[in-house]
Amino acid sequence: MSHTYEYPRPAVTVDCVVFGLDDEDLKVLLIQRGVEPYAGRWALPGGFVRMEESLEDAARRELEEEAGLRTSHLEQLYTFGAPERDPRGRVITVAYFALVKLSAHHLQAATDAREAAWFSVWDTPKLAFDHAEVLATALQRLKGKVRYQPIGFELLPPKFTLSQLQRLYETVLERELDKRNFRKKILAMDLLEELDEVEQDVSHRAARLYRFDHKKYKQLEKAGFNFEL
Amino acid sequence: MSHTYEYPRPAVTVDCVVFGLDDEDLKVLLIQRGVEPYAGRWALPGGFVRMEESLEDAARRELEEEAGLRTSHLEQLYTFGAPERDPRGRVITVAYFALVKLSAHHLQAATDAREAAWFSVWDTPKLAFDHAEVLATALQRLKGKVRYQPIGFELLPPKFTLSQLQRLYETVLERELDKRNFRKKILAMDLLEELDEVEQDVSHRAARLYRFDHKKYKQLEKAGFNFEL
DNA sequence: CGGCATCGTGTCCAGTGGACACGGTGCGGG
DNA sequence: CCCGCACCGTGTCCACTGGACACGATGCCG
Repeated sequence: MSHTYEYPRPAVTVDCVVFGLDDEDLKVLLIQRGVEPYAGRWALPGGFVRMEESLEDAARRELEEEAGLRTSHLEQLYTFGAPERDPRGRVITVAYFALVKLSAHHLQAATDAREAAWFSVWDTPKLAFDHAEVLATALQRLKGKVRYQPIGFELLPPKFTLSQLQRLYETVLERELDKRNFRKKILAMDLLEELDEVEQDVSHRAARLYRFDHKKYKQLEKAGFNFEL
Repeated sequence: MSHTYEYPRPAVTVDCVVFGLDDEDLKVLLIQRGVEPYAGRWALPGGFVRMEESLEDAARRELEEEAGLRTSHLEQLYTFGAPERDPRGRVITVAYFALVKLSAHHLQAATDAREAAWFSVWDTPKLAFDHAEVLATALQRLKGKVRYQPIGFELLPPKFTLSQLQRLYETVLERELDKRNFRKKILAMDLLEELDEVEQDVSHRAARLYRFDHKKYKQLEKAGFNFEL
């Protein structure tokens, strides 16, 4: 079945930059392409937008199909539409930006047999299309956003230690933070619930676990509170 | 001539939210639609993306065609793609956000005879499509961005008084600022060139004129300086 | 020459951000 | 059993910044 239009139309895709946090490293999810163009190259997961689904739905569907994962945090990043960005013709891609708790996701085999894997964001293979640019844009956004919105928690397990949280910020922001100042500030916000539990299976003194209180944050947000690292 | 594709494709448009600053009021540029759907309704200037032009080029072209204006500041805002946002079928629009010096632009008659006019952003007529949502998104972006990037100057004439600048911020941010603190802060950044001129044709003591020093800002920016109101 | 509208300027205080070090605890190895 | 190691958890001080706050100067107009 074919479709005919009076004027030529670009194809529209969505691509997703999915970040996850491994012990001490920020990862991005990539898919190995099976077909031309760029067969064999790694690329961001994505695909064509269907006529009846919203852009965000398309992004979620592609993530589910290509990597079997669901994410709580998904937001639109930027739309890339340079005329020559895809050798097959005019393809405009709406890029999305997602955060997942890496610990909770064992990557499923992609349904279409393409391989999916996590790579350190600081050391990715050469990417297909303009995906390196998309990734760079996403990293920049993450770096900017993490400081004034509490989205970092989406990368951690539900229960975490303050050291884990601090390492997260240090990794994303690419600079070291002072432990005492960091704790003072984050605890002063009163957004963390102190649990009566400590981490397990560590060969040294175990740290206390905390949980991010989403409800309290929503309340404070309404009251004009601004999260700021 | 017609164009045929194996799978259906959405149409892709760009729409522009153009802000200008009138004495004491923030304005947005609207175009009155001449044809269905929404004939007679006001809408954001925009149109279909051509196959050989980038998204940003399309936005600039539409602004030139529909309102005869050029802008220095143009940035991508957000992409709207809800399946039912256009009654003609699936249309995805990439929204752009522009700032112009209102004083320098007398609106040209639009080439296609549609009427163009400036409206107060706080009091627009009912808009076509989901353009009210697009406008709201743009306003939010402007409000957020004006505080940490020196884009407000794009709305003012090249030479301006500190009171004009302060009124700009008060208008955009919708709150009053203290004159002394405002001056202290903005002058401390050392981004304004103090001119040996004062405003003309005022019936009271004339204020000194200043000019924004783009070059100095670029330099400071490279050195890690952050503009912040 | 007086009135009016706006210009232009400085101080003080409270709160915040950032620098900075050490004793405590729990595990593991010898 | 004891020691060492690695990490946990905590408080002070100071410099700077943001925000509150008022009045004399200037220039036009009537």
